[in-house]
Amino acid sequence: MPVNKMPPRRKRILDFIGTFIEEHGLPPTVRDIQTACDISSTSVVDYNLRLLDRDGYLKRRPDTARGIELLDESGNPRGAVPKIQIVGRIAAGSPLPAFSTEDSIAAAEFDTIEVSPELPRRYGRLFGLEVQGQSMIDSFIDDGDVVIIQPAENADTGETVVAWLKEEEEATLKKFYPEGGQVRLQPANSQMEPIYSDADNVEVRGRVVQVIRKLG
Amino acid sequence: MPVNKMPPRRKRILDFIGTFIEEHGLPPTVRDIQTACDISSTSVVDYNLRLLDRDGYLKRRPDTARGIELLDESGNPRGAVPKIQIVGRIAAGSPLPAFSTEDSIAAAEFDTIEVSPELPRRYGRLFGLEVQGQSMIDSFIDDGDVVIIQPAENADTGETVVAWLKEEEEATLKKFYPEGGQVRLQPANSQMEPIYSDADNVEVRGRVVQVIRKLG
DNA sequence: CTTTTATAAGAACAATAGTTTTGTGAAAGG
DNA sequence: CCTTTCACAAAACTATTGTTCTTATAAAAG
Repeated sequence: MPVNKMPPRRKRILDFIGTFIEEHGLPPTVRDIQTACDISSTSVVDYNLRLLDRDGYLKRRPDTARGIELLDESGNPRGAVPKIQIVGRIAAGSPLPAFSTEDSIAAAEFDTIEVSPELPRRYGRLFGLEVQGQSMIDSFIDDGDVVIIQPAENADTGETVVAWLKEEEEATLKKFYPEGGQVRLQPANSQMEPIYSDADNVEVRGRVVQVIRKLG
Repeated sequence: MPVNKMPPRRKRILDFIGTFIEEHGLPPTVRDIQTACDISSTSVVDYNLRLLDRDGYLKRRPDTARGIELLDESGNPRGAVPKIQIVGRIAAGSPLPAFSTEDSIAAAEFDTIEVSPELPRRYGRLFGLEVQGQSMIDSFIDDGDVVIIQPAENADTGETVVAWLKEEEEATLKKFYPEGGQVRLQPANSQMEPIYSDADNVEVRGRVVQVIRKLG
């Protein structure tokens, strides 16, 4: 249960550990922290580290030199290369995998794509979809492109979303504009016409955060 | 001077260090290496580490617990988040910055983009270009997209490249097909027509490795 | 034939670095 | 007012871990 307000000294320690790891490529010792944060005793460092550990900000390996590992918001080791699961393919007319059964997603085997560490840091949990066919041409998305998506049930006006059209049984990537009882789905390509649909007919599945096209 | 042929044991040590860091988030001790690589004595590990250090595969921090840092081919610390410089914008009709003066590129200030660590690992030195305007529509590339490029003066058939058309004074992203004295530049969009140009008129500036579109 | 390289074993040493113990003052709760 | 908890402090203690030394063997290089 990470508390919202952290004592300044604890915050300083936490920040220092992050900086140190980035600068030196390995975690600091208790004494490194001590001198850097102007702390009089190693026991104080230990005390604060124990609390940071308890609150899920880091993990300590007992009796291990430099055995400090920073964790991210979801409790996963930080600095590890984020691999995002490509949970399926998206194409007009083919339904998306059910997001509801997230356990089954964790269990199954999926292709993964490496992304910049910045992404999970900013958006939290993400997943990927591979675009199949030319159905997303109107949004400048080609066959084989991977779309990185943050799960969401609703979106702000103008955001690019994965929308599921119930009646048409069609998934699509479009900009989202609610207009009263209707929804306008606007392609990225300005030369293409938007789709208008009943609000009840449109289900937002997630926000599109990034599109990646691998070449070479 | 990294030698091409490395004794199997040394290779094993080097591999183990990499694996260990990835799994544990901190470098191994001499004794970790010893047991993992079936080595009889810590002195043998030390001996090999000294040679690996000498040959530029890693850096050792003397008298420091787990003071091992792996280096990449160019001698830079590995595991750091790769930030790729966006050295300019690309648009039909606007010339690219001169690649020849690479020193000036290093000196100047540029926007950067974080990419997956996998990329520099696979392709080496890279740079980015931001696409301006709708000039690359025919290759499914939108205004604002960032194109990650590996510098190159020539390309294999079918690769997507940054091509500079001398006469037209135009940069473009197309698939590269040399056809005798001519070059066919094929857009990704199959509905668009290719460009044919004299081989002398086409300069390859680099291979396109990835296209990134940021949204949200 | 000598030197260099790579390996091996074992031990001991010394520096580094995690942990514990004891104690103090301030704030909070009853 | 008493007790508990929190945050800090000093010092001592122990475990980890890098380093060094010695003695060998064998293959390759010169």
